[in-house]
Amino acid sequence: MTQRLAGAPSSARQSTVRTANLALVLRTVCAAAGPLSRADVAAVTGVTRATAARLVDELVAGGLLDEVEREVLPRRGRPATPLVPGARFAALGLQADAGLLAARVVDLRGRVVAERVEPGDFRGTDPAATMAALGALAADVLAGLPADSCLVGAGLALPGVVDADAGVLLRAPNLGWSDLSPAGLLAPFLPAGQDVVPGNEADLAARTVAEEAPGRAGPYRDFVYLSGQIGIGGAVVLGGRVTGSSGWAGEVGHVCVDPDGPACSCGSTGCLELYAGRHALLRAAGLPLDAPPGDLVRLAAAGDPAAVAALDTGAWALGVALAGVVNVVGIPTVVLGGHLAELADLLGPALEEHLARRVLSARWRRPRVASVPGPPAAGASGAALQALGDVLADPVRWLG
Amino acid sequence: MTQRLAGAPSSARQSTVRTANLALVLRTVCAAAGPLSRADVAAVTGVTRATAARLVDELVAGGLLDEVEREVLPRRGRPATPLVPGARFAALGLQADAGLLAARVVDLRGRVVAERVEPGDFRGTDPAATMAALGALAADVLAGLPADSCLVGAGLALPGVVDADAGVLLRAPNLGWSDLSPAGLLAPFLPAGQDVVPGNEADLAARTVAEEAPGRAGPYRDFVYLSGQIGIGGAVVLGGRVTGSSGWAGEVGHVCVDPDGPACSCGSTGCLELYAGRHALLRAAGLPLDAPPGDLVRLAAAGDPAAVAALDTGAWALGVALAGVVNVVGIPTVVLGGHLAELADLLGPALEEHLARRVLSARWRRPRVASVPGPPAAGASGAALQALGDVLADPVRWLG
DNA sequence: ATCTTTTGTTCTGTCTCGAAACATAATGCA
DNA sequence: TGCATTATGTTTCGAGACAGAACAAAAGAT
Repeated sequence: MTQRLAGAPSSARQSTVRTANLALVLRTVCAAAGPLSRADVAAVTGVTRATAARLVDELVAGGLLDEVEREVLPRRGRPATPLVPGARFAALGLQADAGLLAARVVDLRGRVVAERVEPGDFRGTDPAATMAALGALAADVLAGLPADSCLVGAGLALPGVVDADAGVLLRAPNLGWSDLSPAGLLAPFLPAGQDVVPGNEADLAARTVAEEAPGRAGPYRDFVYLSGQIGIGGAVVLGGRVTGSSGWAGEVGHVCVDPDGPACSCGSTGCLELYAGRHALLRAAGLPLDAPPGDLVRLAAAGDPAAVAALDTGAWALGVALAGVVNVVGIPTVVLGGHLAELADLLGPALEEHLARRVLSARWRRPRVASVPGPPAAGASGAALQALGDVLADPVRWLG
Repeated sequence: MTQRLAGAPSSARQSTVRTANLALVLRTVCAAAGPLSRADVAAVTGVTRATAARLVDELVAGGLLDEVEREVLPRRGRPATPLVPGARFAALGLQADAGLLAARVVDLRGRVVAERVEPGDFRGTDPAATMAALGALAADVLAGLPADSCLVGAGLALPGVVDADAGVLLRAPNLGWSDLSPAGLLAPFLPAGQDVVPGNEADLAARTVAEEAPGRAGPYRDFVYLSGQIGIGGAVVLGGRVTGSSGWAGEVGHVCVDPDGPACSCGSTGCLELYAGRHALLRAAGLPLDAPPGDLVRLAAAGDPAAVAALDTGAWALGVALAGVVNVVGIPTVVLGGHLAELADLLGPALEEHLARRVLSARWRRPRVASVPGPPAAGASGAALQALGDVLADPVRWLG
């Protein structure tokens, strides 16, 4: 007979109303720039003050909201009780990259509670050993947390193709890792039963641009993000949400820029990374491969011909690849992150011109290139934001 | 002070529960392959039979569901009352393309109630005159509808960049039209006050693949769609929903395949359309530009060297462009529509090999190429489906 | 000292669903 | 024919959640 489908949307009941409104109130407080009162919450969400107060009380009791001391703000009327997201709830974000390991704890207010970032060269390292090193960092930042903290989740940003549902890193070219399940390797260093959700580094870094704190919108909501690490990862963000087939997407670095170009280690030819990847740019500019991006900026600013040519080629390649992306997804805003952000002043104008020429809709919506410096290891922050997003999506789970 | 935001999600109340459950019941019946009883609805949605009956009664009273005669199905127990989507509700889908005009009325059951498709060559025609001709077709199909029909909306599929929110066609290269507001030109032929929502032809055609009837899932739910008309349009479908910046996306035909390639009328160089567009294929095969696609198939099957070479080049170009798309959005299924569907048997295998070589995640999820023949003027069906989707999303609007 | 203003709380009424009992209409079998 | 069985559909009652309005509280303004 007809059966209840697993993925089918379930029916609404009275408790659904409460669940939805609790989430709405929590998101509202998180989205606000400053503290809100119960009356503010009522005004913003549209519920009555009575209902807002009930919902807020429940969230305060569960620690998801905190009542803070009121500023001395001389105004008529009964003074309001300021509400902010609960500081007890925090998430662990990890990142393993070719150039660094990072562990960072972010709380529901978006503050970095603790972090450790260790530079290094992890290309071709033994995954188990490197995960153990990362686990040690994680244990270290977790040890420093207050006793009443509640760790809501943990995520791991990885520079490669990830099957997020299965929790497997399929392939990270620049680390040289394949078919790896990081959760098991990290488990000994984490609280018992704590799962670690892997995700693509670019997807997670893009999240930090779309969301400057849990539930609070960032400067851009619709954009194509480019994450310049050693490779080039990408993400498409629509309405503040990273779209794509979770973890399988975003390999902008391997979009073909010139089918007659040189062979890439991925098996294809003329990939974007071969023109605009960190190593490609440094090599073309005649710099050592471990030079910091600032060196390239200085050389180009000084008019060094090789450096200028390297950036010209990079902008051209980015233009060809991104024009394709913009033509397909229709989002005219490109945000550069990672080392590309540091080159944005030099790359941006030329890149915008290439895009204007190659994007069909450019006459009506001229493509723009922006840059967001971002913290080192933005992927770690994004992984924490992702876990905290689960709390915002369903706060009831955390009230019991 | 803090204000109620326009786009903010509003709070839930009791009526929200009813609204959501009415929509759920309607979608459930629409999604089912055959008629459902009230008890079936209860079982599938998870509400009790009492609630299901209440909701169904309301939808039946409003005409959104129809109770039909029961088949003679010998079973124990009280016989069920079969429910199907209401036949009264229908939407108008229009399409204007370089090669045809089409008007089609589709009802909530997904049946084509009436249609007229007129082939012709509309390249470079006067938009007002062509819209008038299309309006006449629309008036014709609408005139034949039953008196109790309720027209829930109208859409227009156009082969170009559309600003759906503003209702404007910005640019349709193959029609030679720019900056056109079709709603005003069509208004004289339609019921007073009937709006016409324009949309990108490929987006709407893709919808017919994702949704074989209003609310009923089609054979694929996550795929990259290619619509081969004279140009090549595309759409990315994720979870059954067309993603992208409504109407601005999907210009796969102008993804760059070879930056050193010939100049395209769009201002870029080496666009996919110059290798795999209908005219490009026919020209390369030595056929006249108005030859039906079948001619190319026959020539190639007969081993004609020019035809074989044309298809090889086309498959190669599609491979380069689609590999980029798949690398970025991570969806390994490509569905060919339009004239490309007719060439699928010849293009598919080579295209799959190109994709396997150029897609980074191919080792784990090998890209597949499928084809869906689809009706002529699939965009018209998609436009109607889009309007009917509004009914499914908020049936309460149609109950009053 | 009292009025005004804003915030937060309490109380009642309404809406919708769940649960369970009940009614209905068919088949199966004696 | 008549009764048990079975599945569908309906009625009734109770519970949960919010809206609306009145009320209480805590400040500044006059």
